[in-house]
Amino acid sequence: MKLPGKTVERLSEYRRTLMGCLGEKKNFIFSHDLAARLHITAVQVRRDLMLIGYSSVQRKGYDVKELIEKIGTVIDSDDSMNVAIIGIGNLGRAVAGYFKGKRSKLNLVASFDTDPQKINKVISGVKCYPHNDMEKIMKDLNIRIAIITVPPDYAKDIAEEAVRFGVKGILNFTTIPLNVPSWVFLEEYDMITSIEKVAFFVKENMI
Amino acid sequence: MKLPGKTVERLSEYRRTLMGCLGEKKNFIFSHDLAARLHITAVQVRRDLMLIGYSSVQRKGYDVKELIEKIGTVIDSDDSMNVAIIGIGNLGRAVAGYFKGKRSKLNLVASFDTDPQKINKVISGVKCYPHNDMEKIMKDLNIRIAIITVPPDYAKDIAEEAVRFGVKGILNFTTIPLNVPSWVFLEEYDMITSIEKVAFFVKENMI
DNA sequence: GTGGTATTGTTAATTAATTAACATTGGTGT
DNA sequence: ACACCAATGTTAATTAATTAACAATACCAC
Ligand SMILES: NC(=O)c1ccc[n+]([C@@H]2O[C@H](COP(=O)([O-])OP(=O)(O)OC[C@H]3O[C@@H](n4cnc5c(N)ncnc54)[C@H](O)[C@@H]3O)[C@@H](O)[C@H]2O)c1
Ligand SMILES: NC(=O)c1ccc[n+]([C@@H]2O[C@H](COP(=O)([O-])OP(=O)(O)OC[C@H]3O[C@@H](n4cnc5c(N)ncnc54)[C@H](O)[C@@H]3O)[C@@H](O)[C@H]2O)c1
Repeated sequence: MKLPGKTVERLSEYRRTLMGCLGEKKNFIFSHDLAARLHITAVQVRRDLMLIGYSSVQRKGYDVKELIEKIGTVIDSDDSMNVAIIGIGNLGRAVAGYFKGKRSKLNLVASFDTDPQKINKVISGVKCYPHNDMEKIMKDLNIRIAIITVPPDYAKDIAEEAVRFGVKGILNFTTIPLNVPSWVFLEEYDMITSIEKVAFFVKENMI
Repeated sequence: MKLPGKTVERLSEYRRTLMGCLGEKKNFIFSHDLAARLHITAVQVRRDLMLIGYSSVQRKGYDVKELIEKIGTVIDSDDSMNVAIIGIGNLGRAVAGYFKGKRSKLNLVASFDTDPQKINKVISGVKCYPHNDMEKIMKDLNIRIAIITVPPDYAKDIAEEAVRFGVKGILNFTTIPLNVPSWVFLEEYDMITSIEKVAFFVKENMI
């Protein structure tokens, strides 16, 4: 199914919000309620759901459980997809921590590092392999997604290796942008940008 | 100066890229070169720079040092702005680590936590204060920006406190969206969204 | 010097994303 | 039963963001 990236992002957010609803025993939710929780408009929610072809039980709002499943059929892969974190430092551990105990189609199956203190240990719930074994492990475990959290200087090489070893998607948290072949999906996020953006608008608001 | 958020983000990225150029003794750069490093188009670069009123020395490209300064006058505050991290766990430490040793208008001056193991220690280069002292410290140190990295359940309360204690901008890394008064600038980032987005496009590319 | 060229700044056009508008629907209260 | 209402799905309009187009400019080679 062809969807704008922005819509995919929101679908992911909808699902997480909906899971929260289940927790609070809320089994139906209106578009404007879901929208308010995410600081967006109800129209946007309805439009996104239209795109994935979901229809509600009229007048009762969306069936939370059903919608969670529907979103799953759209954004999740059919069978599970294996993920690795490269560089299990502070950021890497934070990301790993998120996966711990979660059941989803995304499985964090390995991390890689060069630090002898870390390799061959289980860190934040995932085994850390030596960087030297990346080729073997990535191929053996059929890793499709790499999350890169090594120091910036190593990022370029790591990304090239990951691609060479079969990775099809990269999430780069490093401060330097990467180049990958067109068949590899690359998403980059640099927190510094966010911090500076906040600072800018705080400054502007104060003037 | 009124600028679109997207442009502000890119300006921050331009500056970081330009600093990298200085490192490699590159004192002039063409729009298309800068663009290529960030996976965007040259037109976009030129357009952004037009918005901030920067002009190059024709035919030689942009003067790197000069442009860095120009961007600074636009996006930085005149005097420095104080920042705190709330919740100095894995993610909090990762963010703190970034500030360490950096000289900029943004000063990380405090972190807060509830964990007795952490409070009153210096962690990742910043002193950790007990959560109970937040009011006093935030007011004393004139903290304007809070980066929230506490466990999700606490995020709402923490944000309310931060606002009450004078914070004007919040960067929320928690999985749950926050609500803040209109005069507080809120930026939210949820890595799970990015991960799921990558997974989606990897799946689509494989079909 | 002059012609050719690469690069810029800027306006106009295009494309993407969001929002508004509204007919439709099924439940609710009387 | 029937009128009303609240909420949806969808098309159309609006707004935001990006890209294309191109005249202007300064350098370089000759
Ligand atoms: N780790 C990820 O990849 C990831 C992804 C998305 C969101 N997040 C979110 O980021 C946040 C932090 O993640 P983490 O991995 O660093 O968790 P963590 O448990 O390592 O750190 C949380 C820290 O907050 C402190 N804390 C708890 N209550 C507090 C309070 N009331 N005031 C001040 N400090 C308090 C804890 O003592 C701890 O040090 C969580 O909300 C998590 O959901 C993390
Ligand atoms: N901390 C932040 O807020 C922040 C912000 C923006 C970007 N980043 C980027 O995130 C990355 C990680 O940050 P961090 O704070 O977790 O750093 P960190 O130093 O804590 O972790 C880096 C880890 O990578 C490992 N490593 C080094 N070389 C490696 C290699 N060749 N192969 C595998 N592993 C290797 C190190 O042993 C270490 O465990 C850095 O690139 C940093 O610039 C961080």
